Parts: sequence; structure tokens; C-alpha cells
Amino acid sequence: MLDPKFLRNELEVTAELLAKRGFILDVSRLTALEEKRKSLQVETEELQASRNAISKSIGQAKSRGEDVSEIMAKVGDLGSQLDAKKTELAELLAELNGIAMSMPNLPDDAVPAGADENDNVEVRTWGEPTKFDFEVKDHLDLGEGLDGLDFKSAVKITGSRFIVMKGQIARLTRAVGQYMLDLHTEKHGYTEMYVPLLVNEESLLGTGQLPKFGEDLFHTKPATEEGQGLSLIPTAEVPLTNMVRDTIVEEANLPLKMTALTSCFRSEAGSYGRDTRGLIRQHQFDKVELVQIVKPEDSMAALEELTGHAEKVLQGLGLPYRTMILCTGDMGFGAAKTYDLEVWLPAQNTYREISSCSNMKDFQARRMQARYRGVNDKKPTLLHTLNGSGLAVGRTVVAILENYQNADGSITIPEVLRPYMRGLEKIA
RNA sequence: GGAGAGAUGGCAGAGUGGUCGAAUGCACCGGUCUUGAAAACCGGCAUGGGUUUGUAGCCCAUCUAGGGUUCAAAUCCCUAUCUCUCCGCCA
Repeated sequence: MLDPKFLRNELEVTAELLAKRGFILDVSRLTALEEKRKSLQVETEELQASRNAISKSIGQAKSRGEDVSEIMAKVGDLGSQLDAKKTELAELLAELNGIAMSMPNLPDDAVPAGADENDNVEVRTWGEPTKFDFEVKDHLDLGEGLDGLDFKSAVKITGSRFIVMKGQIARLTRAVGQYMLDLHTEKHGYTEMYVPLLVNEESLLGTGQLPKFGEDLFHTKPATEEGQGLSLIPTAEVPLTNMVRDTIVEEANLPLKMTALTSCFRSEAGSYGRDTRGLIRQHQFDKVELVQIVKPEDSMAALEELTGHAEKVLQGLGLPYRTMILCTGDMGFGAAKTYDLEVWLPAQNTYREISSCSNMKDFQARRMQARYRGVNDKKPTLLHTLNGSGLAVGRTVVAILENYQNADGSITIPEVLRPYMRGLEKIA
């Protein structure tokens, strides 16, 4: 959510900034609603003030043993007037809140303007696209050839976009997750967390999945006016970031750096034609998430640091990648600035997204009322929240299969993963 | 799943219809005293919102959340959530 004061005072600036990311703000409607809110709220509060004053004087008179019938008569229809105003105001505030909750974050000044993913800008690359002296196979052929990926069984058990993994490929997936967690906890200073995979609506509102993107999630109940029950997390960002919802953090405890390996669940509504084959786009996948909760002045440096932590995973695994800064039109709803890491996939002969690292600034913190207070601060200040994948496990496995494949269809196991594979050097 | 009890400020804990945004203690911050510290004493100490040039003042809201009764609700009623105790079941 944007700062309501900034929104009111700088409506035109806000509209311009939002237009850069393709969000059209109805300025005149908002102005009209805001004017109405102002007068209505003042009227309502004045009525409340006079009611409070009269009630108080009744109480005082009674305690002195005086007759209160005269004062009681003054109350008149104040109550019904107040009720009417209150109802009207509540409806108006709900409408304004609905608009506020549906507005995306403002892009940071450093974000390049652009319409879609084609306008993203390469920041740096690491490694060279892997070269082969034989014809490369894609991860499906490799995985099925090794009897490690079983799409047919997944379809039978559940449906499309799920996977059954077997044997050393299943173990490789476990190894990848363990390696990432160990790296982030031992080298990068993150605290490992185990969190719920089902979350309530408040949490989803806090991180911004709701109210706009409910159809991207799996819910435990059909959506009704009473709610949609608990929802499966689309990313561990939701439970990790919501750790600080409705809390005032001690300055001394900042920054908070948390990581978790969780399954993630996405309905992938509206992407039926894309990546239908293989592990790239699944309804259920594992991911190691990095979350940092920092002071506002530290968040831009923290984004660089966090992105670097995700890059270290790819470097450790020896996977070539490039770092992209997303343009205004391609950023996620709550992000002010985002770097994507794209790993080299030989079979697709291109780079594919494997991590997305974002500075949300105070966008989520305002929704969550997540704040900190310095020792000398009278008032608490909204925190800044950041999150990034470090990394998506399934796509990492894809990248390993494809980049480490041999002519005979076997897979050489990256050095750093061998301890997690009981010393195994090759899956054959 | 059954029965019962509870939810108040950072924490503990008073408060059963009216000058209660809330006693008291602890913690915390400032001061006096002290060479320094401790102790003692004095003072301060919630959050959100509105209005406003204002971190001044004034006003509104908030005692888990949402409804209701009333001129007036922390206090009475209903619902939900959560916590605790006992029983049952269970990895």
C-alpha cells in the first residue's frame, strides 16, 4: 500500500509514476472520493464529540444526584444521525481502502522504463553458455532417460503440472535444497525457519497476494463472502515476511535475515499455453526463499546484498547466468525494484528466470503495520521488506541436468553437491 | 471431537455501566544525589486516524476481532478467533 498522505498530496505525481508500470489511476474519481471523505469524516467526528460531551455531563450530573431528564432531552436524534453518518463513512472508507489495496508500488527512480520483459536490462553476466560437442538433450529426456522424472504417474495421481521424482534425481533435488540452506545460514547470516505452508487471509493481504491475485492461489475453501479458508503459500515470502506483521521491532534486532526451504503452490491461472512441458512451470515446486527486514535507509544496499547471495548459489554450482534489472512494466505488484537471475539452459539455448529479488520498500510494511523503533525515536517507523529466491529448486535441478549432461545421457554432479549425495559423482 | 476457564498498555496485573486511554508494580528514558555505579527520590513513558504550515493544540477511534443493547460499554448480550485445563483420538 502506498502512503495515503503522499497519495493525497501528490496525486498527479503518483499517477504518472504508476502509469510507467501500466497502471491507470482514476485521478478525478479519487479526488472526488477524497473530498467527500474529508467532509464526512469531520462531520462524523464532530457528532461523536458532542455525543461524548453530553454523555459525560449526564454521568457527572448523576454522580451529584441531580435530575438528568433535561440533559437527556438534548440527546434527541443525535444517535440516529450519528449512525447514518458512520455507515456512510464506513462505506466510503471501504471503497477508498479497496482502491488503495489494489494499487501497485511505485517504481524506484533507478528502474528503467519499459512495457514488458523485452525492456528489461542486463546488468551483468557470470560464466559462459555451456558448450557441448554432442547434441544436447532437454531435462525431460535426460530425466526420463535416467528414470528420475515421472510425469505420467504425476498426471495419474494428481494432474498436469505436477511431478514425481525418483531415485537419484529425487535425491539431487533434496541435495540442492540442503546446499542452498547451508550456504545461506552458514555463509550469508540468515536464520533458517520452518513455517506453515497454509496461511490466513491477513497474511496474504499483508504481502500483497490479496485482494488482487487470489486466483493465482490454491484455497482450502471456494471463495465466498465469508472468505476462502486458508491458502497454500505461493512462496515462503508470505509466512516469512508476515513474521513482523503488527509488530514493532527493536532497532538492535535489525536487520532480520530469514531463509526457508518450502514447497510453493501456484494455480498458474492464465498461463496454460506456457512451459507446459517439463519442470519449468509446476503447480507445486520447492524454493529456498531469502527475506530481509531492514531500516529504510538500508534497503537499497540490502537488495544488492540479497541478490548477491542468490548469485552465490549459481556460482557455487557453476551454472552460467545473467542478472537483469526488471523494467517498470515487468515488475511484480509490490516491488519498487527487482533483479531477476536467469540461468543458462542449453536445450532452450537461452537464459531462463531462476530467481527474482525485490525491494518492496515500505509497501508491504504499511499493509502489515510492521515497524521498528530506534532508542531515541518517539514514533515507530515503517520497515522495509525484501525477498528473493535463493533459488527455485526445481529450476535449479533443470539447469544442473542440462548443463552437466554427458554424451551418454548421464549427469555429472556439481562438486559442491557431492557431500549431499554421499560422494556420488555421476548419475547414470 | 466433548466439558470448562480465560484474552486489558513492552511485561505482570487492577478495573462488572458514567470525569477510564485505563490504577499499581516491573521494565525503559530523563533528572537529583554520588568520584563512578547501585539504592532512594522526582518526572516522563501506547497506537492509529482527522484537522492543521506544524513532531504545537484540539478532536475521533482503539482494553483479541466483528456485531448488538444504552444518552453512555474494558465492564452487559451474541458470534468468531486464539490461549489454558481436563477427557477422547492421534504422527
